[in-house]
Amino acid sequence: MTTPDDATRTLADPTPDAAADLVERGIETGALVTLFGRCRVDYDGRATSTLGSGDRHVMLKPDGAALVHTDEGQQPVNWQPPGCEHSVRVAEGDLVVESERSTPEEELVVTFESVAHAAAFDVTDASDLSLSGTEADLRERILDDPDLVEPSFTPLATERTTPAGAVDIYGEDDDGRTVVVELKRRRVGPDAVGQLDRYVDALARDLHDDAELRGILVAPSVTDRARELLAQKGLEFVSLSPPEA
Amino acid sequence: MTTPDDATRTLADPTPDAAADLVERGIETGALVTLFGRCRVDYDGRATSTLGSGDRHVMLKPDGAALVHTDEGQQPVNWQPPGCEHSVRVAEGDLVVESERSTPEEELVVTFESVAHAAAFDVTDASDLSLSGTEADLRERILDDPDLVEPSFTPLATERTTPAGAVDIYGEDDDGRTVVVELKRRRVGPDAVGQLDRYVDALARDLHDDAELRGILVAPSVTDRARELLAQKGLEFVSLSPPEA
DNA sequence: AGTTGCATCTCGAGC
DNA sequence: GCTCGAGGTGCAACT
Repeated sequence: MTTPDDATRTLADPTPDAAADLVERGIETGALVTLFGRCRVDYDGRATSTLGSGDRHVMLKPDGAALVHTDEGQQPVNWQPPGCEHSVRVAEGDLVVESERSTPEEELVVTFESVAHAAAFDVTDASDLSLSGTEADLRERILDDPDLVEPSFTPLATERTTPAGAVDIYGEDDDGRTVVVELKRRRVGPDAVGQLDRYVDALARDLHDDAELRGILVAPSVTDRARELLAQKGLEFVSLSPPEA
Repeated sequence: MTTPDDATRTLADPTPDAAADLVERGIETGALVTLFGRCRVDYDGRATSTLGSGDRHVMLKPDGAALVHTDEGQQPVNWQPPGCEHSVRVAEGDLVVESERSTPEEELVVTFESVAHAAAFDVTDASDLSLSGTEADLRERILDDPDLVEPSFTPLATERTTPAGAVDIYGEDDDGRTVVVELKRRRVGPDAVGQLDRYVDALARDLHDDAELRGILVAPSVTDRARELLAQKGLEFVSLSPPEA
């Protein structure tokens, strides 16, 4: 049985040894561990980074993820992805937290000069996020009412594979011409045009049917440059957004 | 003057009112505020999401960022970017934390059934991250020793603008032919080929000099599909990684 | 404020 | 495990 005191363990201004004990136990018991204090951070792996002394918030997740947050930005200043092994030790009087993995080999080391706060939380979370307004929702909107692309458009397949990748919607128009539709949930730039162009090009080679092939980019809007590229490549644009709800 | 007690304020199993006071004061004083407890999360803005009851860690940063973390994943399950206005209130006995912004209009609401922990940390962090192994480092490596691309390659400009965007390195080869170099710090797929192709294409139109134009993708490696696309487009590949240090 | 492309992108799906 | 593309991508640089 878990009482509130068991579920959450916290320490204010702990000694390095006391903090290490809490973190160690937290890692072992699958808790979500947080630390706040003055620290340095070193990372080596896909890239290499160093960060001098400053106050940061460190989170160690039971799935192996590690996050180091400063007072600014949505993104952690340093991190380690899920699947890592966390460990903690005291070295030369400093609390040292490490998180490492292989494939690729990479390691994160946080060295605390001082720890202002340490906590371990037992987490129970069975809920899944329900998200709407995605590209998948836009696809459903079109499959429900293909005329939104153009009158008499007929979807034949989704995620149809081509030598260049999977086409969002593959179908044909009123005149029986093959249509490749690329969907984007938001305003698009040149990259999306390049993507559609790759698919159309690949399918043209596959079908030996270049003249009868159309490519349509469906998105809320396009940038100027994207519009120019569409024109250059002979591709089309239809303005459509994901459903509100 | 700031004592350790001033710098860090924490509450265990606080009442909603006590937690609200701490959060309110933390927001006002520019502290980094964290909460842990059972909550629901609702977001509406660029998309829409709901998340049922579960134990999560919430961080409110003084720059206006908000993060909601579950026990899994490197990414927050919900968030709000920097620049938002945080607010807190007690409604029907629940602690409710809100974070909102305009342009685009979006709002995050976290409703706590129970709060296990609340904390406010005063943050001092003057250090900047030093990162190496980036695309910029790869570019420097080539500018230092252009022969790494090919013997007698001569860089003429970086970030040269074309109608399709900026070229990483623009130069010429031994025979005076124009060379467009696209850099990637890691293994690349079809998207990078499309990008290089766009630049070469745009520059060809600009220079009216199609035959003498070469495109070289410089990266550690390429996927099979990317290699096929390179061949189709008449583009080249040179294997090179960012420097180790 | 809008555009463009990088990122230790992360994440999920498919293979 | 790798590949590929979406993402409420975030983020900086530039216009």
